[in-house]
Amino acid sequence: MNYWLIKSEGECYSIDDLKRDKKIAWEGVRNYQARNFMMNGMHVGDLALFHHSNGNDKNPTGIYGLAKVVSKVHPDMSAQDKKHEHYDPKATKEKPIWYCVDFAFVEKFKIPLTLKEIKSDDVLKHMVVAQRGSRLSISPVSELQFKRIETLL
DNA sequence: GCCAACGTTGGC
DNA sequence: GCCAACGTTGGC
Repeated sequence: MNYWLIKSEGECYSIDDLKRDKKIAWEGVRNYQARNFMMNGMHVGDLALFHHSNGNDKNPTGIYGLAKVVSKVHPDMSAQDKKHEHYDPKATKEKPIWYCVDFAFVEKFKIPLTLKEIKSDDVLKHMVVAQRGSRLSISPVSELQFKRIETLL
């Protein structure tokens, strides 16, 4: 069982959108490090903290809820779709290059755990998302960090 | 809206 | 294979 953190701009795709959709293919990741976590590290049943980036005063940047991996890794078809925002001309049916997993909604936190709170916590300040300049959209979370968050909710 | 930090591209 | 230039991310 592994734990993860997945980032999305709240205004682009939020935890509320996932709650509505119940399940979503996490398409559009075009970073090899993030892709490799999905290809090699994720297993069905893993839990992922759902983080909103690019927040504002009303909706601060932070962790808003929980999602769960519900599929094995599969080709990201949006890379082969010319009309898609994240189309990659190098991706083909034979060599899809980009892959993704499906996430299902688990829960929305009553109150989000803001990045400010994460950075001020002795355990959580070591999370990848709390590091200066961190742009990784998918990152591993340690069991210690995950349990710590559970106690703060 | 600013801008630092980052990943990627492409010329050499 | 280096590295400057570029486009993007994301906190503030």
